[in-house]
Amino acid sequence: MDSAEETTGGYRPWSEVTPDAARRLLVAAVEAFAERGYHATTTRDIAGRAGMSPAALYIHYKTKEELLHRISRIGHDKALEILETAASGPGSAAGRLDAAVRSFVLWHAAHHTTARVVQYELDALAPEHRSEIVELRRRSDAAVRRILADGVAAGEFDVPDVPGTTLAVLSLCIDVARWFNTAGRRTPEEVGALYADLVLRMVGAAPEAAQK
Amino acid sequence: MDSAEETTGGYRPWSEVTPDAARRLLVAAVEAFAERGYHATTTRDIAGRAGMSPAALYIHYKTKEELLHRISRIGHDKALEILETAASGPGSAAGRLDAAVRSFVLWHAAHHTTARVVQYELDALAPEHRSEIVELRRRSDAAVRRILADGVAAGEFDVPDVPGTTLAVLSLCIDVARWFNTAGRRTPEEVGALYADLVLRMVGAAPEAAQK
DNA sequence: AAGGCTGCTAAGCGCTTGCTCACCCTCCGG
DNA sequence: CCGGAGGGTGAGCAAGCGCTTAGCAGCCTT
Repeated sequence: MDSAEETTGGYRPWSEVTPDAARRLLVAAVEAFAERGYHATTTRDIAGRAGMSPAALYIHYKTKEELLHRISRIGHDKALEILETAASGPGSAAGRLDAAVRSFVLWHAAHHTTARVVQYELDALAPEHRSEIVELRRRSDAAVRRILADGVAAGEFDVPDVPGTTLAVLSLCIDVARWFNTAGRRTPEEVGALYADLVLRMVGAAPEAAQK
Repeated sequence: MDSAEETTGGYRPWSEVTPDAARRLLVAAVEAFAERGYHATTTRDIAGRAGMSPAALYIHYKTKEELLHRISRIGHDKALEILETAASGPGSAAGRLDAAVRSFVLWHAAHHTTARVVQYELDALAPEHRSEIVELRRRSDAAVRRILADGVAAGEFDVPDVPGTTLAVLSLCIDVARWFNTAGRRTPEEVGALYADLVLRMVGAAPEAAQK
Protein backbone atom coordinates (compact mmCIF):
# COMPACT_ATOMS: atom_id res chain seq x y z
CA MET A 1 0.00 0.00 0.00
CA ASP A 2 1.63 3.22 -1.16
CA SER A 3 0.78 6.39 0.70
CA ALA A 4 3.42 8.63 -0.82
CA GLU A 5 0.72 10.94 -2.13
CA GLU A 6 -0.20 11.84 1.42
CA THR A 7 3.29 12.60 2.63
CA THR A 8 4.70 14.65 -0.25
CA GLY A 9 4.01 18.21 -1.18
CA GLY A 10 5.73 20.31 1.45
CA TYR A 11 3.11 20.26 4.16
CA ARG A 12 2.68 17.40 6.60
CA PRO A 13 -0.93 16.25 6.67
CA TRP A 14 -2.60 15.08 9.87
CA SER A 15 0.08 16.77 11.97
CA GLU A 16 -2.74 18.11 14.11
CA VAL A 17 -3.64 14.57 15.20
CA THR A 18 -1.85 13.39 18.33
CA PRO A 19 -0.59 11.16 19.82
CA ASP A 20 1.29 9.22 17.21
CA ALA A 21 -0.81 6.06 17.54
CA ALA A 22 -4.02 8.05 17.01
CA ARG A 23 -2.58 9.52 13.82
CA ARG A 24 -1.47 6.13 12.51
CA LEU A 25 -4.98 4.80 13.08
CA LEU A 26 -6.51 7.79 11.35
CA VAL A 27 -4.25 7.50 8.31
CA ALA A 28 -5.06 3.78 8.12
CA ALA A 29 -8.77 4.61 8.29
CA VAL A 30 -8.46 7.13 5.45
CA GLU A 31 -6.85 4.51 3.22
CA ALA A 32 -9.39 1.84 4.10
CA PHE A 33 -12.43 4.11 3.77
CA ALA A 34 -11.20 5.40 0.41
CA GLU A 35 -10.59 1.92 -0.95
CA ARG A 36 -13.68 0.10 0.23
CA GLY A 37 -16.04 2.72 1.61
CA TYR A 38 -16.94 3.42 5.22
CA HIS A 39 -19.52 0.69 5.66
CA ALA A 40 -17.43 -2.01 4.01
CA THR A 41 -14.43 -1.22 6.21
CA THR A 42 -14.06 -3.15 9.46
CA THR A 43 -12.42 -1.89 12.62
CA ARG A 44 -10.17 -4.95 12.42
CA ASP A 45 -8.98 -3.79 8.99
CA ILE A 46 -8.17 -0.30 10.24
CA ALA A 47 -6.32 -1.57 13.29
CA GLY A 48 -4.47 -4.14 11.18
CA ARG A 49 -3.23 -1.50 8.73
CA ALA A 50 -1.96 0.54 11.66
CA GLY A 51 -0.17 -2.52 13.04
CA MET A 52 -2.31 -2.75 16.15
CA SER A 53 -4.95 -4.97 17.70
CA PRO A 54 -8.65 -4.19 17.12
CA ALA A 55 -9.07 -3.05 20.72
CA ALA A 56 -6.40 -0.35 20.37
CA LEU A 57 -8.72 1.70 18.19
CA TYR A 58 -11.09 2.29 21.10
CA ILE A 59 -8.40 3.81 23.30
CA HIS A 60 -8.17 6.79 20.94
CA TYR A 61 -11.65 6.91 19.39
CA LYS A 62 -15.01 6.18 20.96
CA THR A 63 -16.52 4.71 17.79
CA LYS A 64 -15.70 4.02 14.16
CA GLU A 65 -17.96 6.94 13.26
CA GLU A 66 -15.84 9.32 15.37
CA LEU A 67 -12.88 8.41 13.17
CA LEU A 68 -14.85 9.32 10.06
CA HIS A 69 -16.00 12.55 11.66
CA ARG A 70 -12.43 13.60 12.53
CA ILE A 71 -11.27 12.85 8.99
CA SER A 72 -14.23 14.66 7.47
CA ARG A 73 -13.82 17.70 9.72
CA ILE A 74 -10.11 18.13 9.07
CA GLY A 75 -10.59 17.62 5.32
CA HIS A 76 -13.44 20.08 5.06
CA ASP A 77 -11.51 22.65 7.08
CA LYS A 78 -8.64 22.34 4.61
CA ALA A 79 -10.90 22.52 1.55
CA LEU A 80 -12.72 25.57 2.90
CA GLU A 81 -9.43 27.27 3.75
CA ILE A 82 -8.24 26.78 0.16
CA LEU A 83 -11.39 28.31 -1.30
CA GLU A 84 -11.65 31.21 1.13
CA THR A 85 -7.99 32.09 0.67
CA ALA A 86 -8.49 32.28 -3.09
CA ALA A 87 -11.81 34.11 -2.80
CA SER A 88 -10.50 36.87 -0.55
CA GLY A 89 -7.19 37.28 -2.33
CA PRO A 90 -6.11 40.31 -4.35
CA GLY A 91 -6.52 40.69 -8.09
CA SER A 92 -9.34 40.40 -10.58
CA ALA A 93 -12.31 38.06 -10.23
CA ALA A 94 -10.91 36.00 -13.09
CA GLY A 95 -7.56 35.71 -11.32
CA ARG A 96 -9.21 34.66 -8.08
CA LEU A 97 -11.45 32.13 -9.84
CA ASP A 98 -8.44 30.69 -11.60
CA ALA A 99 -6.58 30.37 -8.29
CA ALA A 100 -9.60 28.88 -6.50
CA VAL A 101 -10.27 26.19 -9.09
CA ARG A 102 -6.61 25.43 -9.62
CA SER A 103 -5.77 24.97 -5.93
CA PHE A 104 -9.05 23.23 -5.07
CA VAL A 105 -8.59 20.72 -7.89
CA LEU A 106 -4.92 20.30 -7.04
CA TRP A 107 -5.86 19.32 -3.52
CA HIS A 108 -8.55 16.90 -4.66
CA ALA A 109 -6.14 15.22 -7.09
CA ALA A 110 -3.02 15.14 -4.91
CA HIS A 111 -4.97 13.98 -1.87
CA HIS A 112 -7.64 12.06 -3.73
CA THR A 113 -7.60 9.30 -1.10
CA THR A 114 -8.54 11.75 1.62
CA ALA A 115 -10.83 13.74 -0.66
CA ARG A 116 -12.78 10.66 -1.62
CA VAL A 117 -13.63 10.00 2.01
CA VAL A 118 -14.34 13.65 2.69
CA GLN A 119 -16.61 14.14 -0.31
CA TYR A 120 -18.36 10.81 -0.67
CA GLU A 121 -18.91 9.45 2.84
CA LEU A 122 -21.00 12.33 4.17
CA ASP A 123 -24.10 10.18 4.57
CA ALA A 124 -22.33 7.82 6.94
CA LEU A 125 -21.92 10.55 9.55
CA ALA A 126 -24.22 10.76 12.56
CA PRO A 127 -26.89 13.49 12.14
CA GLU A 128 -25.26 16.04 14.45
CA HIS A 129 -21.86 15.56 12.87
CA ARG A 130 -23.40 15.68 9.43
CA SER A 131 -25.03 19.06 9.98
CA GLU A 132 -21.77 20.48 11.32
CA ILE A 133 -20.05 19.43 8.08
CA VAL A 134 -22.91 20.65 5.90
CA GLU A 135 -22.40 24.12 7.35
CA LEU A 136 -18.75 24.07 6.24
CA ARG A 137 -19.87 23.08 2.75
CA ARG A 138 -22.33 25.96 2.69
CA ARG A 139 -19.44 28.30 3.34
CA SER A 140 -17.44 26.73 0.50
CA ASP A 141 -20.36 27.38 -1.79
CA ALA A 142 -20.57 30.99 -0.59
CA ALA A 143 -16.86 31.56 -1.30
CA VAL A 144 -17.18 30.49 -4.92
CA ARG A 145 -20.45 32.34 -5.41
CA ARG A 146 -18.80 35.51 -4.14
CA ILE A 147 -16.10 35.32 -6.81
CA LEU A 148 -18.69 34.79 -9.54
CA ALA A 149 -20.88 37.65 -8.28
CA ASP A 150 -17.85 39.95 -8.13
CA GLY A 151 -16.90 39.02 -11.67
CA VAL A 152 -20.39 39.70 -12.96
CA ALA A 153 -20.58 43.03 -11.12
CA ALA A 154 -17.21 44.07 -12.55
CA GLY A 155 -18.29 43.10 -16.05
CA GLU A 156 -15.57 40.44 -16.26
CA PHE A 157 -17.92 37.46 -16.42
CA ASP A 158 -21.01 36.61 -18.39
CA VAL A 159 -22.96 34.30 -16.05
CA PRO A 160 -26.76 34.19 -16.43
CA ASP A 161 -27.26 31.83 -13.47
CA VAL A 162 -24.79 32.49 -10.65
CA PRO A 163 -26.10 29.91 -8.10
CA GLY A 164 -26.38 27.23 -10.78
CA THR A 165 -22.91 27.91 -12.14
CA THR A 166 -21.48 27.91 -8.61
CA LEU A 167 -22.97 24.48 -8.09
CA ALA A 168 -21.56 23.24 -11.39
CA VAL A 169 -18.05 24.56 -10.70
CA LEU A 170 -17.88 22.96 -7.26
CA SER A 171 -19.38 19.74 -8.57
CA LEU A 172 -16.81 19.57 -11.35
CA CYS A 173 -13.92 20.07 -8.93
CA ILE A 174 -15.21 17.67 -6.29
CA ASP A 175 -15.73 14.86 -8.76
CA VAL A 176 -11.99 14.88 -9.47
CA ALA A 177 -11.61 12.88 -6.26
CA ARG A 178 -13.76 10.12 -7.75
CA TRP A 179 -11.88 9.54 -11.00
CA PHE A 180 -8.34 10.74 -10.31
CA ASN A 181 -5.80 7.97 -10.29
CA THR A 182 -2.12 8.28 -9.43
CA ALA A 183 -1.40 5.71 -12.13
CA GLY A 184 -3.05 7.96 -14.73
CA ARG A 185 -1.28 10.14 -17.23
CA ARG A 186 -2.01 13.51 -15.65
CA THR A 187 -0.33 15.16 -12.69
CA PRO A 188 -2.47 17.03 -10.15
CA GLU A 189 -0.98 20.30 -11.44
CA GLU A 190 -1.99 19.50 -15.01
CA VAL A 191 -5.56 18.71 -14.00
CA GLY A 192 -5.69 21.93 -12.00
CA ALA A 193 -4.52 23.96 -15.00
CA LEU A 194 -6.96 22.23 -17.36
CA TYR A 195 -9.90 22.74 -15.02
CA ALA A 196 -9.06 26.38 -14.32
CA ASP A 197 -9.13 27.01 -18.07
CA LEU A 198 -12.43 25.16 -18.53
CA VAL A 199 -14.09 27.06 -15.68
CA LEU A 200 -12.92 30.44 -16.98
CA ARG A 201 -14.51 29.54 -20.31
CA MET A 202 -17.72 28.59 -18.50
CA VAL A 203 -18.03 32.08 -17.02
CA GLY A 204 -17.21 33.78 -20.30
CA ALA A 205 -13.88 35.24 -19.18
CA ALA A 206 -11.11 35.68 -21.72
CA PRO A 207 -8.14 33.42 -20.82
CA GLU A 208 -5.77 36.36 -20.53
CA ALA A 209 -8.10 37.98 -17.98
CA ALA A 210 -6.90 35.47 -15.39
CA GLN A 211 -3.49 37.11 -15.31
CA LYS A 212 -4.04 39.38 -12.37
CA MET B 1 -41.16 6.30 0.29
CA ASP B 2 -42.07 8.18 -2.87
CA SER B 3 -40.95 6.74 -6.17
CA ALA B 4 -42.92 9.01 -8.48
CA GLU B 5 -39.70 10.15 -10.09
CA GLU B 6 -39.12 6.65 -11.43
CA THR B 7 -42.55 6.19 -12.94
CA THR B 8 -43.11 9.52 -14.69
CA GLY B 9 -41.72 10.75 -17.94
CA GLY B 10 -43.43 8.71 -20.62
CA TYR B 11 -41.30 5.58 -20.54
CA ARG B 12 -41.76 2.80 -18.04
CA PRO B 13 -38.47 1.97 -16.36
CA TRP B 14 -37.54 -1.58 -15.38
CA SER B 15 -40.19 -2.96 -17.75
CA GLU B 16 -37.53 -5.39 -18.97
CA VAL B 17 -37.42 -7.02 -15.54
CA THR B 18 -39.86 -9.90 -15.08
CA PRO B 19 -41.71 -11.40 -13.33
CA ASP B 20 -43.45 -8.75 -11.28
CA ALA B 21 -41.96 -9.87 -7.95
CA ALA B 22 -38.44 -9.67 -9.36
CA ARG B 23 -39.09 -6.13 -10.53
CA ARG B 24 -40.52 -5.06 -7.18
CA LEU B 25 -37.43 -6.41 -5.45
CA LEU B 26 -35.16 -4.62 -7.91
CA VAL B 27 -36.96 -1.29 -7.48
CA ALA B 28 -36.77 -1.72 -3.71
CA ALA B 29 -33.05 -2.42 -4.01
CA VAL B 30 -32.49 0.71 -6.10
CA GLU B 31 -34.14 2.85 -3.45
CA ALA B 32 -32.26 1.21 -0.59
CA PHE B 33 -28.85 1.28 -2.33
CA ALA B 34 -29.33 4.95 -3.27
CA GLU B 35 -30.30 5.95 0.27
CA ARG B 36 -27.78 4.02 2.32
CA GLY B 37 -25.26 2.60 -0.12
CA TYR B 38 -24.81 -1.00 -1.21
CA HIS B 39 -22.81 -2.22 1.77
CA ALA B 40 -25.07 -0.58 4.34
CA THR B 41 -28.19 -2.11 2.81
CA THR B 42 -29.35 -5.47 4.14
CA THR B 43 -31.21 -8.12 2.19
CA ARG B 44 -33.87 -7.93 4.90
CA ASP B 45 -34.32 -4.22 4.14
CA ILE B 46 -34.73 -4.84 0.41
CA ALA B 47 -37.21 -7.66 0.94
CA GLY B 48 -39.12 -5.61 3.51
CA ARG B 49 -39.49 -2.65 1.13
CA ALA B 50 -40.85 -5.05 -1.50
CA GLY B 51 -43.30 -6.49 1.04
CA MET B 52 -41.72 -9.91 1.09
CA SER B 53 -39.74 -12.15 3.38
CA PRO B 54 -35.91 -12.13 3.22
CA ALA B 55 -35.85 -15.56 1.60
CA ALA B 56 -37.99 -14.40 -1.34
CA LEU B 57 -35.04 -12.43 -2.68
CA TYR B 58 -33.08 -15.59 -3.37
CA ILE B 59 -35.78 -17.09 -5.57
CA HIS B 60 -35.18 -14.36 -8.14
CA TYR B 61 -31.53 -13.45 -7.54
CA LYS B 62 -28.62 -15.66 -6.58
CA THR B 63 -26.93 -13.03 -4.45
CA LYS B 64 -27.28 -9.43 -3.32
CA GLU B 65 -24.45 -8.59 -5.71
CA GLU B 66 -26.44 -9.98 -8.66
CA LEU B 67 -29.14 -7.43 -7.87
CA LEU B 68 -26.60 -4.62 -8.01
CA HIS B 69 -25.19 -5.99 -11.24
CA ARG B 70 -28.62 -6.09 -12.91
CA ILE B 71 -29.33 -2.52 -11.81
CA SER B 72 -25.92 -1.33 -12.95
CA ARG B 73 -26.15 -3.12 -16.29
CA ILE B 74 -29.61 -1.78 -17.17
CA GLY B 75 -28.65 1.73 -16.05
CA HIS B 76 -25.41 1.78 -18.00
CA ASP B 77 -27.16 0.44 -21.09
CA LYS B 78 -29.64 3.32 -20.87
CA ALA B 79 -26.94 5.93 -20.26
CA LEU B 80 -24.87 4.66 -23.16
CA GLU B 81 -27.90 4.60 -25.44
CA ILE B 82 -28.61 8.25 -24.62
CA LEU B 83 -25.04 9.32 -25.44
CA GLU B 84 -24.67 7.23 -28.60
CA THR B 85 -28.02 8.42 -29.94
CA ALA B 86 -26.93 12.02 -29.50
CA ALA B 87 -23.43 11.40 -30.83
CA SER B 88 -24.56 9.75 -34.06
CA GLY B 89 -27.45 12.11 -34.69
CA PRO B 90 -27.67 14.60 -37.53
CA GLY B 91 -26.64 18.23 -37.30
CA SER B 92 -23.57 20.15 -36.24
CA ALA B 93 -21.14 19.02 -33.55
CA ALA B 94 -22.43 21.82 -31.32
CA GLY B 95 -26.00 20.64 -31.80
CA ARG B 96 -25.06 17.06 -30.99
CA LEU B 97 -23.05 18.09 -27.94
CA ASP B 98 -25.98 20.17 -26.73
CA ALA B 99 -28.34 17.21 -27.16
CA ALA B 100 -25.93 14.76 -25.52
CA VAL B 101 -25.33 16.87 -22.42
CA ARG B 102 -28.96 17.93 -22.15
CA SER B 103 -30.40 14.40 -22.34
CA PHE B 104 -27.63 12.79 -20.27
CA VAL B 105 -28.08 15.33 -17.48
CA LEU B 106 -31.85 15.09 -17.73
CA TRP B 107 -31.63 11.36 -17.14
CA HIS B 108 -29.24 11.75 -14.20
CA ALA B 109 -31.52 14.32 -12.58
CA ALA B 110 -34.88 12.72 -13.27
CA HIS B 111 -33.64 9.27 -12.27
CA HIS B 112 -31.10 10.40 -9.72
CA THR B 113 -31.97 7.52 -7.41
CA THR B 114 -31.05 4.98 -10.06
CA ALA B 115 -28.16 7.06 -11.34
CA ARG B 116 -26.61 7.29 -7.90
CA VAL B 117 -26.46 3.51 -7.65
CA VAL B 118 -25.26 3.15 -11.23
CA GLN B 119 -22.51 5.76 -10.94
CA TYR B 120 -21.29 5.41 -7.37
CA GLU B 121 -21.53 1.73 -6.47
CA LEU B 122 -19.21 0.42 -9.19
CA ASP B 123 -16.60 -0.77 -6.70
CA ALA B 124 -19.10 -3.06 -4.99
CA LEU B 125 -19.42 -5.21 -8.11
CA ALA B 126 -17.61 -8.52 -8.43
CA PRO B 127 -14.49 -8.25 -10.62
CA GLU B 128 -16.00 -9.92 -13.72
CA HIS B 129 -19.16 -7.83 -13.51
CA ARG B 130 -17.12 -4.73 -12.89
CA SER B 131 -15.04 -5.15 -16.03
CA GLU B 132 -18.19 -5.73 -18.08
CA ILE B 133 -19.54 -2.39 -16.84
CA VAL B 134 -16.22 -0.59 -17.29
CA GLU B 135 -16.36 -1.53 -20.98
CA LEU B 136 -19.75 0.19 -21.30
CA ARG B 137 -18.30 3.29 -19.66
CA ARG B 138 -15.40 3.24 -22.10
CA ARG B 139 -17.92 3.39 -24.93
CA SER B 140 -19.70 6.34 -23.27
CA ASP B 141 -16.39 8.14 -23.12
CA ALA B 142 -15.76 7.34 -26.80
CA ALA B 143 -19.16 8.75 -27.81
CA VAL B 144 -18.48 12.11 -26.18
CA ARG B 145 -14.92 12.23 -27.43
CA ARG B 146 -16.16 11.65 -30.97
CA ILE B 147 -18.42 14.71 -30.80
CA LEU B 148 -15.58 16.85 -29.49
CA ALA B 149 -13.16 15.59 -32.14
CA ASP B 150 -15.74 16.24 -34.86
CA GLY B 151 -16.28 19.77 -33.60
CA VAL B 152 -12.57 20.49 -33.55
CA ALA B 153 -12.09 19.05 -37.04
CA ALA B 154 -15.00 21.15 -38.33
CA GLY B 155 -13.58 24.28 -36.72
CA GLU B 156 -16.66 24.65 -34.52
CA PHE B 157 -14.85 24.04 -31.23
CA ASP B 158 -11.68 25.32 -29.62
CA VAL B 159 -10.52 22.43 -27.44
CA PRO B 160 -6.79 22.15 -26.70
CA ASP B 161 -7.16 18.88 -24.74
CA VAL B 162 -9.86 16.62 -26.17
CA PRO B 163 -9.41 13.60 -23.82
CA GLY B 164 -9.22 15.87 -20.76
CA THR B 165 -12.25 17.87 -21.76
CA THR B 166 -14.19 14.66 -22.49
CA LEU B 167 -13.40 13.50 -18.98
CA ALA B 168 -14.50 16.82 -17.49
CA VAL B 169 -17.78 16.90 -19.43
CA LEU B 170 -18.73 13.39 -18.38
CA SER B 171 -17.63 14.01 -14.80
CA LEU B 172 -19.75 17.16 -14.63
CA CYS B 173 -22.84 15.36 -15.90
CA ILE B 174 -22.40 12.26 -13.75
CA ASP B 175 -21.99 14.27 -10.57
CA VAL B 176 -25.52 15.60 -11.04
CA ALA B 177 -26.70 12.29 -9.59
CA ARG B 178 -24.86 13.06 -6.34
CA TRP B 179 -26.29 16.50 -5.60
CA PHE B 180 -29.64 16.57 -7.40
CA ASN B 181 -32.58 16.66 -5.05
CA THR B 182 -36.23 16.49 -6.03
CA ALA B 183 -36.97 18.94 -3.22
CA GLY B 184 -34.60 21.47 -4.81
CA ARG B 185 -35.58 24.46 -6.87
CA ARG B 186 -34.52 23.20 -10.29
CA THR B 187 -36.33 20.79 -12.58
CA PRO B 188 -34.32 18.15 -14.45
CA GLU B 189 -35.03 20.05 -17.68
CA GLU B 190 -33.64 23.29 -16.23
CA VAL B 191 -30.46 21.58 -15.09
CA GLY B 192 -30.09 19.98 -18.51
CA ALA B 193 -30.42 23.36 -20.23
CA LEU B 194 -27.98 25.04 -17.83
CA TYR B 195 -25.39 22.31 -18.24
CA ALA B 196 -25.70 22.20 -22.03
CA ASP B 197 -24.95 25.93 -22.08
CA LEU B 198 -21.97 25.58 -19.71
CA VAL B 199 -20.47 22.75 -21.74
CA LEU B 200 -20.83 24.62 -25.04
CA ARG B 201 -18.94 27.48 -23.42
CA MET B 202 -16.24 25.05 -22.28
CA VAL B 203 -15.57 23.97 -25.86
CA GLY B 204 -15.59 27.51 -27.17
CA ALA B 205 -18.73 27.15 -29.26
CA ALA B 206 -20.94 30.15 -29.78
CA PRO B 207 -24.35 29.55 -28.13
CA GLU B 208 -26.23 30.01 -31.42
CA ALA B 209 -24.05 27.30 -33.01
CA ALA B 210 -26.06 24.69 -31.12
CA GLN B 211 -29.10 25.38 -33.24
CA LYS B 212 -28.70 22.72 -35.83
C1' DA C 1 -59.39 -35.72 -7.81
C1' DA C 2 -54.57 -36.33 -8.06
C1' DG C 3 -50.13 -34.80 -8.92
C1' DG C 4 -46.67 -31.58 -9.73
C1' DC C 5 -44.86 -27.03 -10.41
C1' DT C 6 -44.17 -22.15 -8.83
C1' DG C 7 -43.61 -18.62 -5.49
C1' DC C 8 -43.32 -17.84 -1.03
C1' DT C 9 -42.38 -18.15 4.26
C1' DA C 10 -40.54 -19.41 9.11
C1' DA C 11 -36.75 -20.74 11.12
C1' DG C 12 -32.20 -20.78 11.59
C1' DC C 13 -27.00 -21.78 10.34
C1' DG C 14 -22.37 -20.23 10.28
C1' DC C 15 -19.95 -16.23 10.32
C1' DT C 16 -18.58 -11.39 10.94
C1' DT C 17 -19.44 -7.14 12.98
C1' DG C 18 -18.62 -3.08 16.38
C1' DC C 19 -17.30 -2.93 20.65
C1' DT C 20 -15.91 -4.41 25.76
C1' DC C 21 -13.34 -6.25 29.48
C1' DA C 22 -9.84 -8.21 32.35
C1' DC C 23 -5.29 -8.06 32.37
C1' DC C 24 -0.41 -6.65 31.34
C1' DC C 25 3.47 -4.14 29.97
C1' DT C 26 6.59 0.22 30.33
C1' DC C 27 7.69 4.42 32.12
C1' DC C 28 8.34 7.71 36.01
C1' DG C 29 8.02 10.60 40.36
C1' DG C 30 8.87 9.82 45.26
C1' DC D 1 11.73 -0.22 45.26
C1' DC D 2 7.25 1.03 44.73
C1' DG D 3 2.65 2.35 42.85
C1' DG D 4 -0.14 4.33 39.62
C1' DA D 5 -1.19 6.06 35.09
C1' DG D 6 -1.35 5.63 30.16
C1' DG D 7 -1.13 2.66 26.12
C1' DG D 8 -1.56 -1.79 24.67
C1' DT D 9 -3.37 -6.98 24.06
C1' DG D 10 -6.25 -11.64 23.71
C1' DA D 11 -10.42 -13.33 24.17
C1' DG D 12 -15.01 -12.91 23.56
C1' DC D 13 -20.02 -11.03 23.75
C1' DA D 14 -24.46 -9.74 21.69
C1' DA D 15 -26.28 -8.51 17.54
C1' DG D 16 -26.79 -8.60 12.85
C1' DC D 17 -25.23 -10.32 8.43
C1' DG D 18 -25.91 -13.12 3.74
C1' DC D 19 -27.84 -17.03 2.60
C1' DT D 20 -30.12 -22.02 3.00
C1' DT D 21 -33.49 -25.34 3.91
C1' DA D 22 -37.85 -27.64 4.88
C1' DG D 23 -42.32 -27.11 4.17
C1' DC D 24 -46.70 -25.24 2.39
C1' DA D 25 -50.41 -22.74 -0.13
C1' DG D 26 -52.41 -21.90 -4.62
C1' DC D 27 -52.90 -22.92 -9.35
C1' DC D 28 -52.37 -25.51 -13.80
C1' DT D 29 -52.62 -29.81 -16.19
C1' DT D 30 -54.45 -34.27 -16.74
